[in-house]
Amino acid sequence: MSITARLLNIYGRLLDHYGPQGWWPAETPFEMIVGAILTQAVSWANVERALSNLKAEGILNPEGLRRVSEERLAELIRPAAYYNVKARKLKAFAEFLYRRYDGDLQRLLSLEPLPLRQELLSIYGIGPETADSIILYAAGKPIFVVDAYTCRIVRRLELSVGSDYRAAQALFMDNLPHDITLFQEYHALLVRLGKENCRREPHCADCPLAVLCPTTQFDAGGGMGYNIHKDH
DNA sequence: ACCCAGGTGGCCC
DNA sequence: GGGCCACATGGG
Repeated sequence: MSITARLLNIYGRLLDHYGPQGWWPAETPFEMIVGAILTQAVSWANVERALSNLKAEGILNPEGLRRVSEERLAELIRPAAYYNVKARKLKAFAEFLYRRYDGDLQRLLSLEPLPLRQELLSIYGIGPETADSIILYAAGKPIFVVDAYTCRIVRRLELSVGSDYRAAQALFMDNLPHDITLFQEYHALLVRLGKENCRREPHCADCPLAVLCPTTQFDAGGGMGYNIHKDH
């Protein structure tokens, strides 16, 4: 079975099991970007409170973020954790947007994927995953987003030699059609899989990928099934 | 009282 | 260029 067929097989199983996820949950590209920064290493439920606070304050837009003080911003996003560094990150993005694009988000997002990625990575607080998320979900351009779940799944299913960010991204992008909806749904489904299965007991009782895990029979611990997300 | 969330930047070697 | 660490709230 080719890599492409395996990746599509996995996608089909996840889609059948969970259904379309409809990511990213945001009303505007700007809200998507703010949410992407706020959700770094934090559960989405916490991010929603912070976003709600920003909306209520009327500053969930480039001009609002530019004008609010970093201290006030930190208070508003407190539920999203790491609020001091994240306030700095949000201010850094807003300042970047005005300094380089006159506050025009669409102009930034209209860059080609690679130049856009370079621009985003130059901003304080935007690393590979956040940059790729913005490209895929805010700019709507085909780049594959990799997160911790994705790396673990690639590793557990032995889908490629390496399982770091670059290897995982290359795996999907070199072996799948560059289709926006496919990439958007695939990443969302991998996250959904991770959320549902990562630490629940019993491991993988209903994991839609259990049958694909090559090392199931070697799993020590007495036959409670196998969790592809659990590292040894 | 733990453990961990849809990471990133700063150090250190 | 990889391996730690700080950052910090809320839910299980």
